[in-house]
Amino acid sequence: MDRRQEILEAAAKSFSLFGYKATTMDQVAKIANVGKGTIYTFFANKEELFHAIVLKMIEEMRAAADAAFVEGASFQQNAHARLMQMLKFRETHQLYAKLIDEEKALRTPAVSEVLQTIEKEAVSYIQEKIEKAIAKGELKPCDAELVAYLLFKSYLALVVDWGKNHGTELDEERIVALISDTIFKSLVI
Amino acid sequence: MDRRQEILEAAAKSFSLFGYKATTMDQVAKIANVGKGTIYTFFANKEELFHAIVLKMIEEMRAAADAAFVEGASFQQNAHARLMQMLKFRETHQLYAKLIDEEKALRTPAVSEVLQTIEKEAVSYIQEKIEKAIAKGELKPCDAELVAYLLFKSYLALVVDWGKNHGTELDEERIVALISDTIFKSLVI
DNA sequence: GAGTGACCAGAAATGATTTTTAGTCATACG
DNA sequence: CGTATGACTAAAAATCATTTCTGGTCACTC
Repeated sequence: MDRRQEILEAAAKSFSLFGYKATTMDQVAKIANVGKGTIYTFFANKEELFHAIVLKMIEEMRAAADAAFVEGASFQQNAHARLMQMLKFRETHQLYAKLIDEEKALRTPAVSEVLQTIEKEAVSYIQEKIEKAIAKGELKPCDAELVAYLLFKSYLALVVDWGKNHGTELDEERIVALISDTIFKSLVI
Repeated sequence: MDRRQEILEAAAKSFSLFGYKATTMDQVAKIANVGKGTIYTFFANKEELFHAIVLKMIEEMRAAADAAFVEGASFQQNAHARLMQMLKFRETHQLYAKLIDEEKALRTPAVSEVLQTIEKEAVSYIQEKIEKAIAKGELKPCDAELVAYLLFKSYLALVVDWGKNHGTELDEERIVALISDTIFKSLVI
């Protein structure tokens, strides 16, 4: 049993269960069955340990989004599936959900930072896909960074924000209809 | 001099200068040169007084947006001008700016509520314009509520949020180009 | 009868005191 | 040796008793 690995697993468990602030280094050490000092031979401080965990989560998110890909489906359909997958992650993935709660309730700065990082990562991911699609001739050339940003923010607004004000969730078909009518209209070749 | 009017002016001044929480009823009474009890003959409580002030501000915002209208310009151009005007209001209008600060720093519930109301009002305003344009045959029929929501959130993201992550403001031409390429593409007749 | 400000109860600020916790390092151990 | 450890520390955070503030009322005034 790799000590570093034990620590990572213990930290992942604790951060997922209690969030960033409520996770203490003593607790991680206890769960991992190591002395507290040992943690500091692998990670400079609590925040770096946290970052390592979050990085792993980002990998999982990319993997989940990639898994939504369907060979032969249109770029639009795949982009939709990927975006929905990433947004579902906010509720599905225990750590992600916990961090969102903590951000709302506590405003822990380390958490706010990390959540921004995750969003940036999601936008980069979309941007990548757009650029590849342009290279393959599936999409017209466009400002990929901007379009990725607009797409992500639009999905966030329609899938996540809408429900908060209007009480009732927006159903997926209406979203697809709207987005493919508008944003995608000019992109698809 | 109308006592009610004096109170409204005093309250507007104080809320704009100090925000909701830091404005005390004693202070409003002093500025308005009335006894504190007098305020309560016109307004049931602090929150209702606040609402009255905010309602006035919403009127001003609509008026500012209407003032951006140019006879003969395309719907798209006018919608852009109107949205930009409303978003500028966040920095321009002292009360609006103050409330945004207070929301970020204090999370005063009354302020969060009111800010949501203002956003809803802005979306309704856009929705109105879209519906009129559809009736006039300037736009294709569409789900006006959804499109208004998407438009507003997109502008908010591009004009307000973008700068926060990327450091540098997004310039207006790029925004126009993107939005007219995407969202408007399918709407305009 | 409209207007007022002293008054009150509950909320919030203050600050002294205690507890918790991230990070260190002298020591034990293999 | 060098790696792991947990007692230790300084600083941050929680707690709590006390004081101050503030929204709202109402007996009184003019």
